[in-house]
Amino acid sequence: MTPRKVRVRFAPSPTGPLHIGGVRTALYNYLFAKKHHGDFILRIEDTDSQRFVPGAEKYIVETFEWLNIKFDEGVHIGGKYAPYRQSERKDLYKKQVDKLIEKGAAYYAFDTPDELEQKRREIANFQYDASTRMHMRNSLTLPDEEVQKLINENHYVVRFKIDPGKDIEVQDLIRGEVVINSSVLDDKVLYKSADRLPTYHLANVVDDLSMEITHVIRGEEWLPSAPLHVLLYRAFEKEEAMPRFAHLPLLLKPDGNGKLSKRDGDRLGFPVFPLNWENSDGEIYPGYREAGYLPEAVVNFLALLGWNPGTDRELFSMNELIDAFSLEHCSKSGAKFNYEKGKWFNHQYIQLKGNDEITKMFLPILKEKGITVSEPMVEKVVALVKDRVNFINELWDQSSFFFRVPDSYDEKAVSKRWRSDSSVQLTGLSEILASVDDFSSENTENIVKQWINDKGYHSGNIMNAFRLALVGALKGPHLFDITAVLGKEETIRRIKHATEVLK
RNA sequence: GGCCCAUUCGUCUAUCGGUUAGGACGCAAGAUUUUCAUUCUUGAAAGAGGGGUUCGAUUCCCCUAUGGGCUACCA
Repeated sequence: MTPRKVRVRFAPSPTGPLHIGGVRTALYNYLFAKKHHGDFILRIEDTDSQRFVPGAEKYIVETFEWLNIKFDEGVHIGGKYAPYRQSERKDLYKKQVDKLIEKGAAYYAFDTPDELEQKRREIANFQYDASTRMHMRNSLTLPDEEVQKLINENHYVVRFKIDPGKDIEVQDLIRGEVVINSSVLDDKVLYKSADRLPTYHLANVVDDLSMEITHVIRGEEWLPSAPLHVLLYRAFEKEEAMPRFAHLPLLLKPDGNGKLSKRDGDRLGFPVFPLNWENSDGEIYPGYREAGYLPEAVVNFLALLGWNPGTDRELFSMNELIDAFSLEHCSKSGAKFNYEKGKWFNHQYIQLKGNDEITKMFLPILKEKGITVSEPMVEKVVALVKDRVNFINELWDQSSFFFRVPDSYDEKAVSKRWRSDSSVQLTGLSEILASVDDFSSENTENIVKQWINDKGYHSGNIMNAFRLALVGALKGPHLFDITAVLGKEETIRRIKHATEVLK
C-alpha cells in the first residue's frame, strides 16, 4: 500500500476573531503539511448558526494572508473537494447520518432541551447513555407510529448509540496511546433539531473522510472527544481511512490559571488576536499586525510556543521552520504565553529587515503625524534608530526630534545639564559649525572636538547641552549622526532656539 | 463530582538511565557609549513530594499533590 499524500486541514468556526492559539494550530498544520509535501486546507465549520459572526471568515482569510501561511485548498480559493464551508455540505451530512440510523448505530431522540435540563437537575451526573437511554423519549423506547409522527414534525435530534464497557484506544502522535472506556462517553448528538445542522463531531468526521484528510492536528481540548471520533470512523466502517491524531498543548494565561482568553489582552496589555477586530458594539480588540508586529516574528514566536527544534537555535524563517518541524518535538504540556519573548522576536526581525523596508512601514506613521519628508531622509533616520525599537510604531518616539524642533526640553535634564555658561558656549559652537563645509558625522565631530579642546571646555558639558538643544532630552543616537541628518542650517537653528528658550 | 492530559530555572524549553542539568526571554552587575538605548561579558535562577525498578534516576513504574482540558441540540 502506497502511503497517502499528506493532507491536513485547519477548520475554524466563524464565531469571532481568530484567537492567537488558533493561529498557532494552523501554523503547525501548515508546517507539517509542507514538511511532508502535502496539502493544507482551510475548511470553515459554520455549523453553529447561533454563534455565527459575519466577517469572521474574512478575518480568518486575511490573517493567513498577512502571516504568509498559504492554503492549497479552501473556502477562499476552492479546490477539488469543494465546497469547503460546512453549511454548504448539509446534504452530505444528512446522507451519512441516515446511514448510521439505518445500521442502528444512531437513533432519533425527542427529548426537549427543557426535559434534558430537568433530568440533569434531578440526577447527579446525568448522562444520556446506555444506562439512561431506555428511560428517555427516543426511537428506541417509543412505538413506531409515534416515532414516525415526531420525525415528521421535525423535532428530533440524532444521537450516536455508544456501546458501553469497551476500552477505546486513541493513538496520538504527541501523547502516545490514550485509552478511554466507552462507558464514560455519552450518546452525543450528531444532528441538531434547532438548525437542522450536524454537530462538530459528525461534520468533522464526515468531512475529514470525504476530503481524505490524513492527519488531524488540533488543540488539546479535543482529546476527550477523540474516542468518540474513533467510534464514528468505525461506525462508518472507515477505520482504515481514519486520520492520525495529534493533540497540541494549549496556550495558557501568562499569569494565574486557565487558557489564554479574549479578556487577557485588555487585562495584561497585549494582543491575543492576529489582526484588529471590531465587534458589533464597536469595541476594538487589538491585533498583532496593528500593534506593529512583523508577520515573520509572530510566526517564529508562535512556532516556538509548544515546539522546539531540539537545538539552541531560535530564529527561523518560514522555510527553515518547515524544514525543522516535527510532531515529535512538540511538547505535551500547556505553554504560558510569554509576551516579553514576543517583543524580543519582533526586535530581532526588525534588525534583520533592510532599512528600506522599515522605512516603507514607517512612512505611513509619519504621514499620520503630519510629517512630510523625503524617503531618503527617513531611511537615514531609520538606520540610526532601528536597533532601539521593538515595534515599528516605537520608531516615532525614538526619532520625532529628527522631524521637528523639540517643543519642550526635559526639565530634569535641563536642571542637571544646562549650565549658566551653556548659552554662551553653544553660541560659540554654532559659529564654528557655520564654518564647517563637510557636515558629515565624522568631520563635524573632529572639528567640534578640536574646538572644545582649543577652548579648554569640559567635553561633557558641551555635548550634553548640545544634545539637549537638538533632541530636547538626554537620549538618542550618536550626536554627530544626528547633526549630519539634520544638516548645518537646522542644527544651528536649534542651538539658537535653545539658547533663547533656556537662556 | 466524573473522565482524560500534563508537571525541569519566574517564563519558553534541551536532556531520550551516568551531564559541573544546556540555551533563550526577563532580571542583576560590569564593559562600551559625552546621553538614552543597542551590543558584549558575567551572575543569580530548576528536576513538585513520596515510594519503587536499577550499580545508578530529571529520565522508567506507582501513589499523592498541583496545573490544565472535557463533561451542550458550542466548536
